[in-house]
Amino acid sequence: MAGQAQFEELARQLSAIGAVKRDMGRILPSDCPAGSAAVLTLLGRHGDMRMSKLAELLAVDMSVTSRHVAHVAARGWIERLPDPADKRSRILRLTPVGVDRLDDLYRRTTHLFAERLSDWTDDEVGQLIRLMTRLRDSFGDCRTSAVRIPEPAAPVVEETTLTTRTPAST
Amino acid sequence: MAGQAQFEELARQLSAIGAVKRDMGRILPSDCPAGSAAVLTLLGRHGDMRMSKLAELLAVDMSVTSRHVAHVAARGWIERLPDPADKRSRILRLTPVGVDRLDDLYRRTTHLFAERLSDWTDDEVGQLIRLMTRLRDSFGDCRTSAVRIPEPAAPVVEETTLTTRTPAST
DNA sequence: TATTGTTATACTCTATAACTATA
DNA sequence: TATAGTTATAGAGTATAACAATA
Repeated sequence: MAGQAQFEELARQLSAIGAVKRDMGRILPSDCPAGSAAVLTLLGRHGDMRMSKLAELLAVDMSVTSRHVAHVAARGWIERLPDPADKRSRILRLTPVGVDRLDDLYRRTTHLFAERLSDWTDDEVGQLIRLMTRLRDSFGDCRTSAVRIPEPAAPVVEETTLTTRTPAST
Repeated sequence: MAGQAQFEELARQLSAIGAVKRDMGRILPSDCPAGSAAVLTLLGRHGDMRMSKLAELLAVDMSVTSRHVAHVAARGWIERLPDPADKRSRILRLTPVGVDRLDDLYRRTTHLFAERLSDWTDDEVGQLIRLMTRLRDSFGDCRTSAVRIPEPAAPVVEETTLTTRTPAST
């Protein structure tokens, strides 16, 4: 267990990391804000999925997810297919145009990082990724009610876990 | 130099770290949003300073800093003293009430982290802090026009570097 | 003229709550 | 009754640009 001074410092770093995020946002195309980019990225990485699953990966409320998805769908970057197993649900899928868009995003971020992190070693970047992932896990425990979600490798079936959405108004 | 796959993963982690920040924001008092907390924290750590210096530490535009500062000043947590050396400038200083407020914030964040990071070692937290600091440095290079700012230990005089503000409208 | 700081405006992201259509 | 998703609304954070006072 770490000490208080460290916690305060970590809090400071988390607060300040926003500057890096904003820097990343500046290289995005004007019609593709960070939220849209995140949707494309996650669909590209995990494959087709439902809204609820995407909301979970984005770690935002489903209502927020719905807005982002509407944005990218309106531009033809994804399609929303009906789910044969559940008529309430919709399956999200990248379109070919969306894949192109995603490739463009990859080029942009790679270029930015290659420039900014030119003096970082492969190992250092790996360490940072590992620790940030762990941090998210440690915090994620609370909203997923202590349920581990073991990162499926494929566009998988279902995950009837507690989802990230506005609590049903009792 | 790291590879493209790593850069994409890092971009993903940066995008997702927002969930942790929001989690931190939820434990704050309702009259002290994250922006206000950051102002108090930086004044507590670095001592009295001018707006421009604070804007630089916050890594946001001076206009944004002005808003945050107005918020905390309105609540009596800081005072804005005239700068004898420059009548345009104002020296920011925590009030005793502000110090109390800051102590409360420290208690809250420490409690949160102690709970969430109970299984982290001191060394792991230190590693994460170190790498996040380095990441900010690597990105910070661009807006401070490649000038290293060597973190003064005391409420220091001046830093006539390129500041963080809206570019003067030519 | 240039700089410090303030303010007005606009945009993005987010959560809450109410609503629909299914289950 | 409960769940998947949508939409309306409100709040926080940010940047841009125009402005006032001073250097």
